[in-house]
Amino acid sequence: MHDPRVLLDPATDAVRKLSRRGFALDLAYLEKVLSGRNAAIRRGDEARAESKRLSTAVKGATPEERPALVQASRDLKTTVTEADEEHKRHDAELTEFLLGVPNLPADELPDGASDADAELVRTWGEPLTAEGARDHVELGESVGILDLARATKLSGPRFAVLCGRGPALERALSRYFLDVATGQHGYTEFSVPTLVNRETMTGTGQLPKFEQDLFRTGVADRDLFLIPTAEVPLTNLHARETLAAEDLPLAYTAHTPCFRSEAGSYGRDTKGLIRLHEFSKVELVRLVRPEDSRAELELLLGHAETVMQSLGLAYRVVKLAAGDIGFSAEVTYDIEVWLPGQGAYREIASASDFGSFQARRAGIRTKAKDGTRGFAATLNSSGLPIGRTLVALLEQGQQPDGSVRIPEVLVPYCGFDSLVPA
RNA sequence: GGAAGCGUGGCAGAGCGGCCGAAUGCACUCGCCUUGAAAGCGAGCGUCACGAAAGUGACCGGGGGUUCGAAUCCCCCCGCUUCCGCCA
Repeated sequence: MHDPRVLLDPATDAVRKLSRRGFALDLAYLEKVLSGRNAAIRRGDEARAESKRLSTAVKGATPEERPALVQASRDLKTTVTEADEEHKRHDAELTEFLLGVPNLPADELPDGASDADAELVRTWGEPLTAEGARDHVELGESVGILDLARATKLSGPRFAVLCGRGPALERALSRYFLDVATGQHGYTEFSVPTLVNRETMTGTGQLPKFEQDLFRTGVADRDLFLIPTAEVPLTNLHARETLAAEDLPLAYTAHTPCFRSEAGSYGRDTKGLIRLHEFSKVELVRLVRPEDSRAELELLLGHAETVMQSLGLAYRVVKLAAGDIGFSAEVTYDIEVWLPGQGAYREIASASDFGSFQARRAGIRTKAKDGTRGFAATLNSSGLPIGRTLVALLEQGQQPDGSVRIPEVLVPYCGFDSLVPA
């Protein structure tokens, strides 16, 4: 959520910035609601101040003057009530409006609205495709770790069952990712709820605009949502708290299931592990000082890249176009892993700088030693998703003999160094 | 699910319907003292909103109500604690 004054400040250039992501900001409406709200606050405060003075006067009043004072005070109450109601009404309008305004894309982002407009940052490893390379579905079934037909029986499309050495590999990946995050990169691990309330979803920006992307439960008159990523509970851990500025940055990680409705992606990635309603992921979240956020994003991206490199996975990093970044983001890098089976780079991780956009919504404040107050900045990145990493391991690790080589770093975790056809 | 009790500032803990944004202690900040530290002494020390500022207003779990006036009285809700039941 934005500070309305900042949006209205011509120096912010909000209208132009938001137009780059296709959002038309109605500054006149914002101005009208904000000034209406502020005027109502003033009227209410002034009437209340007068009413307080009268109340004090009632005490020392003689019996003769008392009724007049009481009556005057009663009359003022109407003014107060009316002003308060107007204040409330405008406040609700203002909040509703602001909650729907996306974050301002950074100027450094390329123009455009699709992944084709992203800017190539760097490439790591060789995008090799052997003759007759197979995709992960074929490979996964061939080496006996994937059973998509039974998953469909259990839950319908966009679910997966892992079997054979698959579950052990999955477990190895999540443990490895967490060990790197906590051991090498200084993240603190949490175990968090995967069912969260509306307020929490609003804090990170999933609500109110993107309810159709979420799985919702309405059991026993509760109103809870399944998290689409651990970003939601991790970032909101400090919602409505004030953090000591000198304690920042905070670096958090968690391995959780993630649930996405994938509304609007009919027909895309319909087979395999690429796009599921339920998958699991290790997520990295950083709460930092706003002035550090851009540098922190590079650091965070580096953490995700380190894991990719240690697995020996060829990938490239792209900076998303202004019209392609998420609602809450200012800058987003995608890490795209090379998939020989598709002959294409596909998104495996996404690292974003949200500036103070989420912190304002969630009320994550900071206080410096000298008493200066402000909002934190938040960032997150996958670190990494289990399913898509498995896809990449299968496709990049496939051997001419039909087996799949497991990266060395994982062997101590899973206990085998290859998958062989059943 | 049943019963009882409790929700006040970072913590602890006072608070006759007006003099309470709120005593006191601890913690914290600055200073004095000290070779240094502790102790001691002095001063300061909540958040938010409106306002250029002076200042004004709001906030004692949340929301309503009574009253000229509510932390204090009434109602509803939420949370927590303890006991019982149930359960992983």
